[in-house]
Amino acid sequence: MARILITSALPYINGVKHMGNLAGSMLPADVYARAMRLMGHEVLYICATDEHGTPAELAAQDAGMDVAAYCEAMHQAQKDAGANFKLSYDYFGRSSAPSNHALTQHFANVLEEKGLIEERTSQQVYSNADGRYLPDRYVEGTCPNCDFEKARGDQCDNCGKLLDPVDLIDPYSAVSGSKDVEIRDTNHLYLKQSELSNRLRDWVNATKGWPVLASSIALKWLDEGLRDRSITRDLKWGIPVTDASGQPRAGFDDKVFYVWFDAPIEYIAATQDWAAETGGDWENWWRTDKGADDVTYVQFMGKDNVAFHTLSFPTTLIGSGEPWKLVDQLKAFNWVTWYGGKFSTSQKRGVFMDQAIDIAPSDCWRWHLMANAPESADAAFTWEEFQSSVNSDLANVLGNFVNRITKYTASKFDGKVPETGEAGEAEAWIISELQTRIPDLIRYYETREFRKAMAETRAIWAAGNEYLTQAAPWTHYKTDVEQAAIGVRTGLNLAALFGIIAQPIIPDAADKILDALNIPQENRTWNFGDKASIAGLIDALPRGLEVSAPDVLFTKIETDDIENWTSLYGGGT
RNA sequence: GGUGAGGUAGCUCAGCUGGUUAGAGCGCAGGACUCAUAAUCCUGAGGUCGAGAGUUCAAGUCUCUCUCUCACCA
Repeated sequence: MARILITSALPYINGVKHMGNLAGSMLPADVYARAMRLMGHEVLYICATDEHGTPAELAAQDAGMDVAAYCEAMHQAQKDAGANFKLSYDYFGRSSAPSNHALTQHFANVLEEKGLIEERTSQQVYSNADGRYLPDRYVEGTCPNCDFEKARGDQCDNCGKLLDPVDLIDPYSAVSGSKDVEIRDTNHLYLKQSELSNRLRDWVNATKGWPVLASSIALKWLDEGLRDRSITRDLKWGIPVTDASGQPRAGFDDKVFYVWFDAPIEYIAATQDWAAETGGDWENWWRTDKGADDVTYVQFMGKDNVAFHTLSFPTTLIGSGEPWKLVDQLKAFNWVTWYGGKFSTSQKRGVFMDQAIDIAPSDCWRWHLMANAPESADAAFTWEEFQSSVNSDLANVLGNFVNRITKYTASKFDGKVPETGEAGEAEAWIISELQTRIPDLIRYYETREFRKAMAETRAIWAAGNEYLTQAAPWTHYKTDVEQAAIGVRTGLNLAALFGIIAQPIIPDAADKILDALNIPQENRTWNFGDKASIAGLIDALPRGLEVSAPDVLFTKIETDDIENWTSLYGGGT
């Protein structure tokens, strides 16, 4: 049994996340974590809210709240949203936690000792009206290249040229619109990533199993040459910059670490908090000198985060010279798109986790988003596709299978697993199906090919329906009850199996199925074994076991529902 | 602008290091069945694999050019 550390990219604090965020990191990480646990692996799944940075301060300001109180409230809201979607975090932390302050400061100090940090002076735009320094993209003005009047400080949306905010003509604050801005010299700490370039390249080249999306992005950055990166910002809300003695660093009173420096460190700090809360040992997950050398570390993230996870964070870890666990496997996702555009938190476009849970049960979303995961390219979300996933895959193929076999058992076999009947051709056929499909399913989970895993899951469910057609117990019942009995017994065993394989994706429905069939918890794991033991799956239930028909597992989505949602949340024409 | 990813049946997507009649699900058409949430099962019709050129005995699969979409550029 392996030890698997799983992290999903930290959701930013400025609001409940939309379904694209869910589909691109948290949900697949959860599905993977659940599958690995079922296979008997020791899993630790860590996530947290990413709470620092200017957008957090501005969001709090918009909400009329103190930033700390705002983050507290939004952390709870995101924690609740995750719970509603059955995300099985072992720990859901906060990047603003004391543990992360201490660890981030530790890394900065160690990196400085190693000569990888230096103080440099740069020019930043300061807004007198807002009383704050403005990050590049919060400064707007006229593009010096094309005269476009609403160019952002980082890039002109009109001509696409990369800009430096100090070059904008007639700059103004995008926060308040005020033109009362000035350029000030300010000191910041820079992480000398360029010095680690070769070590990073060797490491990336040595990795195996990364999706092309991940390795190509990492190598692209290395090929272009890593630039040294400032890791501090002129902000109040964040992790204070300290010196080696733990005192505020001279000249950095009003500065904090850059959110992208402290956020990934929170993966470790959250594990420390998990350990403190549960009595677990965080070091044997993160320190290769303390037992983490046999850990497989798997990260999940959207494609925008790849560079940070493959280069920036490893720079912090490798540069420290300390024996930290580095990522082994990394799963990067493209975007789920919303009727041609992107989901947008700031523009409130799309469906958000708190709304989605009122629209349909979490299982429906989990299935649809994983069956259509944006693995190889951006994936479009449409209400029609959602309806098709729920109605066809869940209600018709799985839900109806469980319903038809359990109802029939109740009406003709006294609600018990039949005790008689000999296996024949139809049983041999379903066994051969399972003997090829179950190992395939396991392999897809192990390689994190989610669409294929979902397709295989569905194919196994569909094979159950085909089996029932072949076995046709309702036909045999008229002339040969024994022959009907084998079909029913096999069908009930298949229903149990379908619930067992459904657990990582649709945990609620899976539990309903397994509860109705009186499957004890310890028999719900994925110890499928070899071909011989897979053959035994169709006769695993104790004969004579009482079973019941679960309530309707999935309610179908009607066309009226779609029209209603379209008018409420947009989308469509 | 630079870089990366993608453009395969009406829709959403598989197609590994080039090699028999290009696959799946949904949708559609026909049939079967009646245990079941009018569910299920079978069969079938649908594709000049973005465009053009090249390499090769052979290209969706390699090379070049063009074109469209998306993303990243800290």
